Formats: sequence, structure tokens, C-alpha cells
Amino acid sequence: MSETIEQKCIAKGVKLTDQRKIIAKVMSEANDHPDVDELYNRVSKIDSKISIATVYRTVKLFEEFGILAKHEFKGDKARYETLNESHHDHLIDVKSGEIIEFVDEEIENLQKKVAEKYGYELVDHKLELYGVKKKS
Amino acid sequence: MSETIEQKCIAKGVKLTDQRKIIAKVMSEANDHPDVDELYNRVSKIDSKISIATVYRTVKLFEEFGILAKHEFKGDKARYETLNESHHDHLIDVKSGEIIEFVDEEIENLQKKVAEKYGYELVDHKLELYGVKKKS
DNA sequence: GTAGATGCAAAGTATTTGCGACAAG
DNA sequence: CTTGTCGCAAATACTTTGCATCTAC
Repeated sequence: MSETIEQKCIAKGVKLTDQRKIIAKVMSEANDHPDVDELYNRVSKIDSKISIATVYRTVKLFEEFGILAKHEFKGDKARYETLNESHHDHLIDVKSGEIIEFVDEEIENLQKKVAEKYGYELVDHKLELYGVKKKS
Repeated sequence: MSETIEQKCIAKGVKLTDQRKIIAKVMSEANDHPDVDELYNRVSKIDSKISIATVYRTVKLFEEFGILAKHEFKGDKARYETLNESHHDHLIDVKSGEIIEFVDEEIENLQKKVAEKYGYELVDHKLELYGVKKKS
């Protein structure tokens, strides 16, 4: 089991308010990639007084501290997911919107190589695959 | 030499207005990846009466017809570039914002493989590398 | 001639921010 | 205590749209 978001906040010196604890909890329990609006909905069910501004501020803060990852899939609004040790990329079903997480070491290595070829050190990357389900 | 944007419009049955011709010309001559505002600036120098709404409408139209590609790099606004036969991905210098275009067949093939592994046919993808220049 | 394009200004989205009240460390 | 956070509403940034007019074909 990896660190909880609350533990990460303490480790990184991020002040833990009630609102942040709730947002952390909701994100921890999410198995999907909610956008801010959806996150706000879920959070509101626990504490209806939390404002959407706080949700925006918190996801931004958590992203800066490497606690959440922000994704901007094609033409969609920003979505968030918890970040942990296992890096992965996304395969998006263009029909249903379903998101599949995958890992491919080979691609990861090639990316580093490409960056190096141009004299760069890779600090980040974004790989998204868009596909349609095959009728098998 | 590949088809001009105007030729593509004719081939695809896209009505060619004066405004569209100017936007086509500016994009053809661009060696960078301008956002709508920047494109509007350039276009305005040729015809100051063109409205930004038309620029938005036109890039959207061109994108739908596969004439322009839209990119949404990390935290940045939407940028456009002309689309031609040679597909490429982008390596972004996180310090300077410089954008380097690259092609890597091996990565392309692996992407298809990953999609297939999950039962999908790859219809599109997005690969962006973010790097810092190495002090060599 | 007619369907579709344009310019304008107004309306939409998504997100950020100023400010006074409030709470965590 | 003090610094940073919260809620609220207003502001901002980007993009789309309704409508009357105009234009490419």
C-alpha cells in the first residue's frame, strides 16, 4: 500500500484543512478521472459548504506538489487522477469515453532516446492513444 | 511539393472566401505553431476587417477537414499548424517554449501494438515530450 | 438565386482572484 | 499569534453563437 494523500501533504508541508482532507479522500476513492465539476459534486455530498473555488485551488495545489496529475484529453475539460509511483499512460475509447491505463517500458525508453537525440533531458511527457474497439 | 491549403479546400468542397484564403496563406507561411490570437494578429495585418470570430470558425473548420492540426500543450492555449502527409510529434523545451518536431517510426508502431493488445484500433494519438536542454 | 459565410456584440465555459472572515500549526 | 485558507462574487480568458447582412458558386 502506498502513502495516502494526507500523508503526502504532511510530508510535503501542505497545510491540511478539512476541505483538503475531503477532496483528498474523494480523489483517493475515485477509480476514474473526474473533472473539477464532477469532483465538486462528489465533494459537495460530504460537505455542501465547500466552494468550487476551493476545489480549483486544491487540485492546482495538489498538482504542483505532485499529488495529483492533470490530464487534458482531446477537446475535453481538465481531468484529474491520483499520482503514485506507478506511471502509466492512457488509451481513450473515442466512442464511449472509457479510459484504459497502460504501461509500456519500451515506449518510455524510446522517448528518452528521442529527447537525448535532440540534446534534451526528458522531464515530462504526455502520451495518449485514441482508439475504437475492434469487432473481434 | 504538396497541395496548398486552397487546393485542399477545393478538393474537399470547402467554400473559399477571401477571409479563408488569407488565413490559409498565413498558416501556410507559418513555421511555428501560432495560437488563435497570434494568427488573428498576423491575419489582421493583411486585412484588418477580419474578425476573430471568423478566425475561430475557420481554424475549427480546417481542423475538421484535416487541413490544420490543433495542439493543446501543457497549460497553454490551443495552437495550430498545417497538416500534411508527414506526421510528426513534438518535443517542447520547457524553458524557452521552443517546439521541435520529430518522427519516430518505432514509437508509432509500438503505439499501434499497445492499442491492439487492448483490442483497439488506433485512430489517433498524442505524444508530447517535455525536456530541458542538456548542458553538453 | 441560395446556401452558407461574415462581423458584431452578447453569451457561454472554464478558471482565477480580491477581499474580509476564519482556522491550522 | 500569524500565515495561509475559505467562501463569495466579480473578473478573466478563451471560445461559441444569434442575427442581420453579404458573398461564393
